Amino acid sequence: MKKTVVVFSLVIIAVFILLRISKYSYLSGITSIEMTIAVIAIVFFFAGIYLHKKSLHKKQPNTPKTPKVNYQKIKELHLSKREYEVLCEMAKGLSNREIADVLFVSESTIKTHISNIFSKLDAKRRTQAIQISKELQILPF
Amino acid sequence: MKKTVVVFSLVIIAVFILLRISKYSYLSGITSIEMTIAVIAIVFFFAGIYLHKKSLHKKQPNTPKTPKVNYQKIKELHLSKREYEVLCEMAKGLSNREIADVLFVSESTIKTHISNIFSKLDAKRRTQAIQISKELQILPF
DNA sequence: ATTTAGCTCATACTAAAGTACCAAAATTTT
DNA sequence: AAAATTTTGGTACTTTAGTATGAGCTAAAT
Repeated sequence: MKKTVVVFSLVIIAVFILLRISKYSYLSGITSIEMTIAVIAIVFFFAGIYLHKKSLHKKQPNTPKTPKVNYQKIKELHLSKREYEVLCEMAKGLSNREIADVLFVSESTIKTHISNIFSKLDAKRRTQAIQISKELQILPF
Repeated sequence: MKKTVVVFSLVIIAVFILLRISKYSYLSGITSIEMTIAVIAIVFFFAGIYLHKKSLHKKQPNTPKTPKVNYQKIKELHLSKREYEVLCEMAKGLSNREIADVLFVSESTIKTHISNIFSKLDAKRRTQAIQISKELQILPF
């Protein structure tokens, strides 16, 4: 924020200086107007680049990692809403008992869901299912 | 590359048009020179922003994902070389039997390694160990 | 030379995961 | 309303994972 103010101040000062140069050169001759305009154009061109660069340096740390979930893939795999929930909890490292507790269902239900997930993801183990999900960009982390 | 050429062409055309306007306004009055300069400044300012934005959109896909391994953390956790190998294979989704095969040791050895890994990572399950390793940025993927 | 740390492997056991098959509600779609 | 899908849950079983303990071997550090 402070740097932006400084840059804007410098730009404004540059404008005044260039306006003075333009008036001065206007008195000395007509042909120097094009030169003045060119100088102003170049200065503001790089000012635009500089300011945009600065604004990006501030936005990048705000969004360090934004993993996007490929919802299309989830549909293609015919993963139901509940199955996807179970998959996410599984990927967090929870056991069947823990998943059952956070989703308020029995452990048997979780086992059924996970078996279905495995067949749909073509996985044999939960660790493999997690790896496959990662590659398919299905998980939100 | 093609878009950059187009943009530069448009900018050059804009320069000629503005130079003509400046000459025209120069004939009509002295005060309009400041206006002309202001317009040129604004145009080139945004041109700079636009071009910089475009150049960034080309640089971003060059560096899609570069997961860096935090070797310092591995040392801090006192994970041995072999234990780290086992951890990586585990994170790939392999079973104990499969890890034993790729590392040419017995399944008992893998079980021992994994038990040690769990105590060092403070994990109770392999899925949890994978999640913790991910957060600690220990895994190379 | 002795200790230390790391790698190996085994046995015996418990716990958890996973499979197979079934079936009843609940929900959504047609 | 009927059909299809999803969600739920159970039993019985097999397999894999994980724990505990002990022990031999090697290489590096003290």
